[in-house]
Amino acid sequence: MARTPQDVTDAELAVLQVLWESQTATVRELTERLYPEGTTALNATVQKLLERLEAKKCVKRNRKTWPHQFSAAIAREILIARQLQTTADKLCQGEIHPLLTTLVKASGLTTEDRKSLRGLLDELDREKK
Amino acid sequence: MARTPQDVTDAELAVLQVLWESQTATVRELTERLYPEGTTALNATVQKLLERLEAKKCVKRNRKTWPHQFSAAIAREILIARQLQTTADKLCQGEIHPLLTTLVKASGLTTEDRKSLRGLLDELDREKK
DNA sequence: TGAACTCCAGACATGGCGTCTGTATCTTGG
DNA sequence: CCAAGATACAGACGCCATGTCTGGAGTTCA
Repeated sequence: MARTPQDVTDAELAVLQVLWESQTATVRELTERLYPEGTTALNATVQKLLERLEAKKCVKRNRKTWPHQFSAAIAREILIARQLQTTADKLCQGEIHPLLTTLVKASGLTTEDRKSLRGLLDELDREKK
Repeated sequence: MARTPQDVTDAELAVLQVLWESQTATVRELTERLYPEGTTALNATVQKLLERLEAKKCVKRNRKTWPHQFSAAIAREILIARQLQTTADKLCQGEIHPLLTTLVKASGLTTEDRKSLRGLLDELDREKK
């Protein structure tokens, strides 16, 4: 039972979080944001994380500018969806439905939440007919 | 950015999967099921996994019988819920709603699925009023 | 009592992942 | 055009989670 590497690791995710709200940033900016007290060695760390994220197609790098500008290449929603699918694969043989029912039952949905969910369902009904 | 240990590990989960469908089993039975080709050394591996699962309160062990009988102490739904919460924490600051909308949108829900979901919502409405 | 099985404590090994070092490359002020 | 400072990049290191294994003690039954 070999261990399976993670999709996006914790440190990588932290970088992405900043990029999602900053649109674009340099290594220095990211480092200062993520490690306010850190030494300059952390710059290389962030650089490496960005490099790995780029390889995973999660960030885009603009090499025309100096220093390079980085931005997210994947939406938070996509990551969420991917993560949910992973959970489904591990726990429900890929079935999505059990996740839904679990979420609806277990989480304290407010009346508002339920209303908006219904709206979403109505929308789907209309689309797919 | 320290790495965070996992809730239930892949190998541990594999053990749980078997227990969920077998109700109860011995180490030997589990080993044969999980590693059909394996050597007897794997018995110790499974034993260790069970030991860790027991510490995490995910399996119960009956020490009165010989050999010990193991059974799941946590429902699959609970694990799903926990996993979903973890995802929410990492990607949505703990918010559940985004997960729901993502699931509803991204997954190919059939008309049937949508109907049963509505039923579930109705039920909740009645309960909580 | 002895053979066969099980339990258990501890050690080991692999590899993921966060971090760091050293060097090449680029940019800018003088 | 040169020196100085910043950035990029390749490679390596080290910790620890996790799957696996070893050795010996405990248990059952003929």
